Amino acid sequence: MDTFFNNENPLQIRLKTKEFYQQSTLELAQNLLGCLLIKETSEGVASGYIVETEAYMGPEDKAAHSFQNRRTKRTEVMFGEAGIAYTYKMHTHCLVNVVSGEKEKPQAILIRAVEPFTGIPLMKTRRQTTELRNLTNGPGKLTKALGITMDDYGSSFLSPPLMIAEGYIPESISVGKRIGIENSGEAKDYPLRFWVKGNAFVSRHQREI
DNA sequence: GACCGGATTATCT
DNA sequence: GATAATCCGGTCT
Repeated sequence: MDTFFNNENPLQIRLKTKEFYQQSTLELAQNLLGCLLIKETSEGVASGYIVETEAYMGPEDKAAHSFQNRRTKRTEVMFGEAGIAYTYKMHTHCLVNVVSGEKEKPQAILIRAVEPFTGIPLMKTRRQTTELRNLTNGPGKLTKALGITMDDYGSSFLSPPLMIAEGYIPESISVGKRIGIENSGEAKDYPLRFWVKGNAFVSRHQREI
């Protein structure tokens, strides 16, 4: 058991170990649901339960940055070991993925939404809103709320400042198409989006498949 | 629904 | 060096 301090409140957590990240990308995308995503900064600690993920399957997945093994400075960490953070910028926003798959298999899981847990006042300040539901219900929103930036590129989730810990086991998981990849041919219909059924912090409502 | 900001990259010239 | 495209969010209609 590790202890991290969020101002006055000690946060007791059990970090996920290296072995957790070595399961298949499809399993990991579902097993990340309910886990706690934590970020420590000089401003304090903020954390939330992961409630929505998307799997990006690498060379064969036209929607993935690593499609056809495209290997650049940006995609490089995806070719490394599982359990590392792949952050990238899209327009004005930073998005965070969990690298998965074996070495040289550039797969990753996008964290699309979390449910706020600790550090909620800090998240409200960062997001400039007091509406709880609007703090972390999208991939760009949660990085801003938790303070995840391009500085976290290549950082391991096994140790501070960016961590994933045990949370809860979701009662039921829903499956659907991924979001925002309309120009990715047949890949746009792959059932690679997973969310905690009925959770209010999921980014968009969508039919299950 | 549409528009646009604006970082980053790939693909041109 | 220019341009188009992008795993998005805020704002408008």
